[in-house]
Amino acid sequence: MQTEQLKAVQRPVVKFRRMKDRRRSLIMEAALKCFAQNSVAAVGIADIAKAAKISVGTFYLYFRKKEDLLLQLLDESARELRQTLAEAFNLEGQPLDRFECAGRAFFRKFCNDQREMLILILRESIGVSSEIEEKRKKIFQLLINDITGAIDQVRGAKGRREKRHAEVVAVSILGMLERVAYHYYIWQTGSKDLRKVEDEALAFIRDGLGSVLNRGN
Amino acid sequence: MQTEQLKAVQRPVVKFRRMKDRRRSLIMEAALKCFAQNSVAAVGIADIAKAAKISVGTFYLYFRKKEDLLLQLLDESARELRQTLAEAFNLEGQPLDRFECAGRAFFRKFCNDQREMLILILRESIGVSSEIEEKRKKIFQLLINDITGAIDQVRGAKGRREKRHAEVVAVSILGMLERVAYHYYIWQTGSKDLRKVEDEALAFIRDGLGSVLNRGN
Amino acid sequence: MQTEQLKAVQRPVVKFRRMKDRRRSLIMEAALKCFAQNSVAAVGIADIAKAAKISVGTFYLYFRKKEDLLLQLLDESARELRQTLAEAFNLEGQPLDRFECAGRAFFRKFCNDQREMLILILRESIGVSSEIEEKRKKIFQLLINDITGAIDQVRGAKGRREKRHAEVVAVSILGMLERVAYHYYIWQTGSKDLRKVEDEALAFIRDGLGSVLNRGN
Amino acid sequence: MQTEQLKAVQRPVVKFRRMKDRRRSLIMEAALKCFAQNSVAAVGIADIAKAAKISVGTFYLYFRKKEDLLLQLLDESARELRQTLAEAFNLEGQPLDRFECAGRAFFRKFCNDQREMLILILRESIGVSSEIEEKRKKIFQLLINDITGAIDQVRGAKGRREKRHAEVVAVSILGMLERVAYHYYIWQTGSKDLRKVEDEALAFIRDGLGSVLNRGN
DNA sequence: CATGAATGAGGATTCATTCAT
DNA sequence: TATGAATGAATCCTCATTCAT
Repeated sequence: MQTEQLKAVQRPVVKFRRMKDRRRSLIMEAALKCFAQNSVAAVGIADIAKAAKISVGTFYLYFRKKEDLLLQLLDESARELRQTLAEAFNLEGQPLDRFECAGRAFFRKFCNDQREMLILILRESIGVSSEIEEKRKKIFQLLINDITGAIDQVRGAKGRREKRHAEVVAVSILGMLERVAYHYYIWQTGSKDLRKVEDEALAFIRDGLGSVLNRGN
Repeated sequence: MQTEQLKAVQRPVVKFRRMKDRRRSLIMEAALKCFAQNSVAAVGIADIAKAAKISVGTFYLYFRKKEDLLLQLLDESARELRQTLAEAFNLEGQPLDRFECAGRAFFRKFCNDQREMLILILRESIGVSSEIEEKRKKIFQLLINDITGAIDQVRGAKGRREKRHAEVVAVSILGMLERVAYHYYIWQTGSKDLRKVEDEALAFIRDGLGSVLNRGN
Repeated sequence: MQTEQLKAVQRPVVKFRRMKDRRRSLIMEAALKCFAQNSVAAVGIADIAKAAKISVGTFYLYFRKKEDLLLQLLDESARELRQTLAEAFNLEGQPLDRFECAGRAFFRKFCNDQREMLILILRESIGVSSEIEEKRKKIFQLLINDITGAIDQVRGAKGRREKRHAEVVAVSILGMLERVAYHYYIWQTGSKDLRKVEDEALAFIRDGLGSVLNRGN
Repeated sequence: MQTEQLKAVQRPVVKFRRMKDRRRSLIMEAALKCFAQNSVAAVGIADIAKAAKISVGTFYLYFRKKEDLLLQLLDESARELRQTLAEAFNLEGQPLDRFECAGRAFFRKFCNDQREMLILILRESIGVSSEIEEKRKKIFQLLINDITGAIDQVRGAKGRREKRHAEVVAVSILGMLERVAYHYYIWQTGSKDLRKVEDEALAFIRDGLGSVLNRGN
């Protein structure tokens, strides 16, 4: 009986939390769409509110400032991206295949299914404010650490000796993926045969990486 | 004698042109500094005017809109960058050495001496307006064409058969250079030993490129 | 009971509408005063806002542009003027008396009670922009149509044969009323005995009109 | 010989005066055209200077302020208008014919040949500034005095007893002429048969005036 | 919690006027 | 006298944020 009462008291709180989180998510989704279509600067709070079917005032119940929203969107996008890459990389296989697998996941899963997040990370979060730029810095640092870690892990013990080495390679790979995504997925300049583009890009990485891994041995 | 008179008439005009161009250059320099320090959105016309030691009204004698200034700065930066790359690439040498040479020029000449232009192209010109984004698109297209052309030129006759191929490689190389520059020159994250970073990055490119060029044969 | 509930739901909306309209009217009133005192060009949004005891931003909640406000003020003034004339003309009486009655209403009701609207129509709405001039054109066309219609109505069947005829007379009458109003009510040049001025002006119109109406027979 | 020398000294001054006046006239002509086409507010000093083929600086050698130019243009236009009316009125003929003659001169000479002045007086000089409005007031006062004087002159001795009387009639006539000109010559609304419009308008005036003059007897 | 009207600081742009050459 | 580059005050309008209901 007590349990029942306890539940009766606790549940609303849980529900409330969930409601609040749920609504926050809805706002973020709406905002993400807006940002991907127009541009962070061009999208006003009123636009986001309209897209999320809430009022302007309500927006500020969930986010302190416009920047906060962007910050959280960036966090979420970064988490999503890292997870996509990690999941693909952690599948069984030869070292180089695992990198290729991660690259392929980036193109097929992230660039396609999370196109709006891609745009946010690569385009819309740039030049907004120094706070946002700081967040971008952290995100890229994380990504680079992830990739650096992956290289080191694959190279085995010897990797630890030349950490810098792996980091530059990681930065390079990230840059390649970025610009290929920007060029072919965001701008949609050039070839429409994205499958071939992927293959080429991943082959290029494989060549570079192959050298690095062999040098390690 | 007639020539003398002609000169006497022409000179003031020439002087005038030069004065006007000079002044325009000074404003652009000042603006470039402002944009690199703060952010295009955060820098007002008044800030630029103050930095250039002119009045707000004078700014509008040289540029119709704030956007015009940015457009011209982008053009100039793109020209500078392409020239730097072309000059280095056109020196004598083995194909792969010529690419390495261009890459090195990018880091040593452009990222160092034209740091502000680098920031403008890679960071500040993003998310400003659709017109600016269009210009960015064109600039990157030019850069990619340049690199694609260089690859094809080096690969010889066989290159023409697989044009797409070279383009994706070019996009990849550009992306690598970009992110390495952003990471180590703009953010100055990670190692301070830029010489080693350069070497690693260029080695990575060389490996990838080597494969591509050999495949061509 | 249901009706009660329905009311409870509807009322706020009605109240809201009224509030918004009320506020808009207050701004228009304040602006009309400003415009009549200074001049449309010399009155800034800040002046209007101050006069209406609102902030600049609030102004733009009710009017998209300064010109919109002017357009709406003109519409309202025109409506007021036409109504004043129509009401007076539609009273019982001999044809010529009805015209005189309308003229008298113009002077006594419109020029006195709506002095600011008079100034807006005759002075302040001129030379602002081509859009405003277009609106002025339409307003004067309406007034002339009204008067032309009144003449035709009074002349009976024969009037229809010579429509142009009546129009020129209508334009003339309107011009007379205008300049008399401008001279004696706006500039307040000349006699202060406005009663006599009215009598004279209306007698002049009556003479001209008498001729026209008789010609019709 | 002395006379010769004197001449030699004086002439340049005279020439200079004439040059200066001539140029001032050229500027005024150019400005008048600009004002009639666009609107006083929309025409900048730079536009006038370009139209007059001089520099901005030179403009200020001839006029202290933009307003001065407008003031002088108004003076000239008023002089031209009064002269046109006076000349026509002073021809031989029956009293009523002389008024008709003046009215006809207004339409045919002034509205046609001096269309730009007409626009300046009736449209462009309104709502510019209080100083300009003051000038307009004076001009209209002069015109009304002219017409009042004409009526009195024609009515003979008895006219003097009821001065106000004639003034209101004069104001009315002026108003008619104005609005007919605005409607048919400036806006070019309604009939294109300006001859008939003239006839109608002048007939209307004649009827009103006839009454007034007879009353005087 | 939800609303949306109100706020006002801030930014881009214009243009009459001045002044050094 | 003639020039036209330089000035900067003034104005319109936007939009992130607040707050009374």
